[in-house]
Amino acid sequence: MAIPLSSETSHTVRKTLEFVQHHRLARGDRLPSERELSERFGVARSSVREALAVLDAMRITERRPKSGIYLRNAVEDGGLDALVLQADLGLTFDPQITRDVTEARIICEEQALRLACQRRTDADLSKLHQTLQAYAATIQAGGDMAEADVDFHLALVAASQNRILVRTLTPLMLMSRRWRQRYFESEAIRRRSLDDHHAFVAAVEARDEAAAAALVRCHVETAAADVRALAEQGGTTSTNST
Amino acid sequence: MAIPLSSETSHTVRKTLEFVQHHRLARGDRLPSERELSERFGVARSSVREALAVLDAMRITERRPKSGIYLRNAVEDGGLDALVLQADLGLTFDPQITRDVTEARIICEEQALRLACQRRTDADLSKLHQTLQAYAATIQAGGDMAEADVDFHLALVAASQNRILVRTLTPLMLMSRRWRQRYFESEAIRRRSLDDHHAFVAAVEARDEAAAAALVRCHVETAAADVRALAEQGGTTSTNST
DNA sequence: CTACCAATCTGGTCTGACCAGATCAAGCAG
DNA sequence: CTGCTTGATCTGGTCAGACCAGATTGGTAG
Repeated sequence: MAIPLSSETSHTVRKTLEFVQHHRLARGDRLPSERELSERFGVARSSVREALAVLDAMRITERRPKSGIYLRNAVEDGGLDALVLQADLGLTFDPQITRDVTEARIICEEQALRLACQRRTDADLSKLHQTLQAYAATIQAGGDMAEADVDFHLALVAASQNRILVRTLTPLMLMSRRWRQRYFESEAIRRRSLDDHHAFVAAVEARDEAAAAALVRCHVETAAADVRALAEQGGTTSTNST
Repeated sequence: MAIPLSSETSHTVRKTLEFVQHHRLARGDRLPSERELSERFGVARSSVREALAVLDAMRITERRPKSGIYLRNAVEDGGLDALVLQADLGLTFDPQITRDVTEARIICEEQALRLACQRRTDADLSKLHQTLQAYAATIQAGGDMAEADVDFHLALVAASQNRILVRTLTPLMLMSRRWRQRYFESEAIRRRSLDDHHAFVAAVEARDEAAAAALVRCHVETAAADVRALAEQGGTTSTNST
């Protein structure tokens, strides 16, 4: 599960976003001209333009002919992928958005799990057990828990046999990924999380909709609360450029 | 409510997609080289490259260095916006996807309406009445019903005060927009639809969650069934390139 | 102080060039 | 005839430089 960013052009895209981040630009602010950016990044103007075309399509920037390049606001100006990208780069940390994401996640994931209980196949089940093992292995190996977590939850949703739900939830998962990096540093949380995941699989296996739905609400809400607690305790490290 | 496509570069993006459509290219097929596309479209190669950067970011195409440009499959390869774009251009008409979209819409919209009943403000309410009037006016004027319908439903969801839900539902609405063009040709359906919308607003105004939830299921499912009936009766006009 | 004009800056577009792999066909050696 | 090598050709990736048409800006002439 990686942030979808074209590998070409991606370098300049990242550089541009880092520029925005570093200079703490906000909605409506103007970026340097294409020529200056190309000079600054050490690439040709055409390369900058390709990156800007992507950022434009994502509604992160807006190019006004004869005027300049301006920052949009990913939340209001559309482009879910843009939001994900910004979240992943730590560009946005609006508490309201995190609440909204959690709420939307619970809504979609609960219903997805209900469908999964109805429709899951044996193949889904073995895939789930496999992902669960990978999750446990990641804990053992000290790997990227947030990534493994996203993989597991998406595998769970995939059992609903609804590809649109998977795709709807993917950005929501990815968006919260970064917020949960620190969350998984706690040994206790990692263990509890593993137990929860086992319970998820058991519920889907037993086709127990009520249990699955209750689990989702509890699991996601608890996690969100913990993240909030961490954020308050540790202070908000990220700034909000929106 | 328009398909989000950068106005620059958009011409070439559309041309490229039309090429794919016209030549009935499928997943994995190779497009002509950048040089040939630029010749074919009558634009410079740099312009083609900007368009391809966007299509790449949307996961519609894949550029393999030293090899060529290949078509991806928007459903499997990610990029919800890509799906919307393809749906809007009539590039995909997978019955399974339409079912998935309808299902996801009901899930998200029902819960969004429940939240809207809880949280709607007076401002939301007047916005809703206003959108409703615009909807009625569109019927009178014989305007684009599908567009007005998207606007109304998004206004409804916006009353949930959850911006992520709005953004999650936007592509789902847009995706079905094209499928509903013919749907709204029927006078009876237009009238029934208007009645439904009035009922939606009334439920949200009265904060009647149960009524709102029931309405969503009925409204969306009936509409989906009607669209399916139309598709079967009139035959599938679109082809599926996935 | 005002009005006007020219230099300058912007994004939008095009041309043409070079690079480095990949591909493939021709030709040579066996 | 077979098999390997080799070179022409094609690919996307990148760059430099040019022109255009508006918008902005600054200074100058009235």
